[in-house]
Amino acid sequence: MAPLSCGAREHPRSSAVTRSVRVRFAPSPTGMLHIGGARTALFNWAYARRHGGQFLLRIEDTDPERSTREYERAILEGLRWLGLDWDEGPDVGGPHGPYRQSERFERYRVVARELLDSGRAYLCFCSAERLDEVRKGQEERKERIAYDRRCMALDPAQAKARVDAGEKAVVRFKTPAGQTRFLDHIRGDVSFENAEVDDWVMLRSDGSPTYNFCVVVDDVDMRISHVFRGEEHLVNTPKQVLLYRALGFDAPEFGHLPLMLGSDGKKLSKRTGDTALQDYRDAGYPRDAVVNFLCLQGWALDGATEVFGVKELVERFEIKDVQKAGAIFDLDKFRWLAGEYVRRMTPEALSDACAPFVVAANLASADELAARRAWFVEAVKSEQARIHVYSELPPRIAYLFQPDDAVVWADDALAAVRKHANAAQTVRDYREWLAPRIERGIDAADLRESSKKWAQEKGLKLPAFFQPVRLALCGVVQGADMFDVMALLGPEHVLARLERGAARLAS
RNA sequence: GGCCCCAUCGUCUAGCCCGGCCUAGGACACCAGGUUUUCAUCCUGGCGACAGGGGUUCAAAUCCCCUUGGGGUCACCA
Repeated sequence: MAPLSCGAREHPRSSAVTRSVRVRFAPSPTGMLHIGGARTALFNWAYARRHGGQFLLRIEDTDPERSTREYERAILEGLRWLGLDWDEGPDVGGPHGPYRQSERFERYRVVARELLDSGRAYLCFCSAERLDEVRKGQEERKERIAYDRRCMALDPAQAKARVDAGEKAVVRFKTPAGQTRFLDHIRGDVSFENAEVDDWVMLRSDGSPTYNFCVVVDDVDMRISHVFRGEEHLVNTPKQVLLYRALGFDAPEFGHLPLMLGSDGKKLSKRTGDTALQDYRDAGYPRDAVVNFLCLQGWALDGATEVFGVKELVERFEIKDVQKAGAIFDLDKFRWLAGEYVRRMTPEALSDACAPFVVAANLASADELAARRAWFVEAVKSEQARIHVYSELPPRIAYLFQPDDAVVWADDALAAVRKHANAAQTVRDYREWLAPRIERGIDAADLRESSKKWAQEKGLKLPAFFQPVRLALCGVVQGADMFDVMALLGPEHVLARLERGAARLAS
């Protein structure tokens, strides 16, 4: 049988899609959904939606030690949060299930038996100790590190008898001679010498299957047409292609996505930043900003448009347009993009999104915020231009929730105010002037004009007026429009804070 | 170290596959200026890259080769 794509020279095109598109995302539930995994899922999903195909979810939980249902739930929840939906999966079922590898072990055993019977695989009785020795020797001699095939020479019938008698053995794939090449939709023609491919383990001595084996069996059973995954899997591909061939199937088409890298240029790890999607969700990155940013890691809509959504992604996504080189995760740009989304939201929507963060910061209860919704929306509006992620809001509006006699003054703010002569007197005078004017409520626009005029008539430079007053009201000297702040605070609190502030400045 | 992949501003990228329109475009960051009571937003401008070397060609960021650099991977993990 000829290698699937041998001789094909040109870069694969979208027109190469001849069979129905079925792609999958196959996470291992051994941790939270990784941000890179989220992008892999997003691109697979986009490809399916773009080509009218199916997107399926498969749980790779062959390692019982590390896999948990908790993580599985969290991963599904993360994908849903991103707005991805799947046509087949462990929760929704489908015609090619089960979609959890732990529920497919019998299937793997059957396939392994077939491979053993057809001579494409063999039993290996080598102990872990011997394997270590072999490896060590190869390392010392600077040889290629691989199984030395000692058990390949065993008579299959005798080997089977030993296993039947209870002896432990693994099943190894018998890598044929030759060369394996495949067409990668992102990288083009990729080839490996089979001599470089190890006789890898398909079934462990306890009968459980390994990753490369399950993936192929499942992808065949689930009629997967395209496999788009991270570049770290590129070296697994020849093993898998060879297995497809041994099984008598055509391999699917591949596409290896560039890695998402940390600031150190290495594969994103916990060392270099938050790697779990959940971390960004917890920090209050808008959902659509996360999706948008993930798109930008390795792909571009048109080279000019930075802010766009899934609609544009699905309309324009081409796997061949994905960048080959790894992308360093740029938190600055991510934050900027999040800010773009925050700014485009309606104040009402932003308030709803921020409310849980305000509650979590213990500024107010959810009920309190709901009861004063109009007010809260105004408070959020006052900071909308200043925040990038939801969690940045609470500290910025904390002053609104503090008691009038316990407004926290920032050190640098106090220092700035101290530079103005008679700051305490200014606050006192302003309070006196202000009191009768806000008895019936605060009109921010009106007050803005009249207060500036008052300051000018008093011969005060504007900062000498604004900074002390703002310090008394908010505890800082920069931030939202001061008259909007006063409207938010209300006459009583404004007057109380000005009085306290003047006294505190005088002492 | 073996094998595989990759290489455009500090970063994300457009252009590359199908050489000329590229005195290489956009965005983030940074710097400067404007707007603002301040901060932020917003607006204007600036800085800044085809890793190096050979080919091929009338012409190369674009095609080929080498070097260098970076990454991935070398499990009875996935």
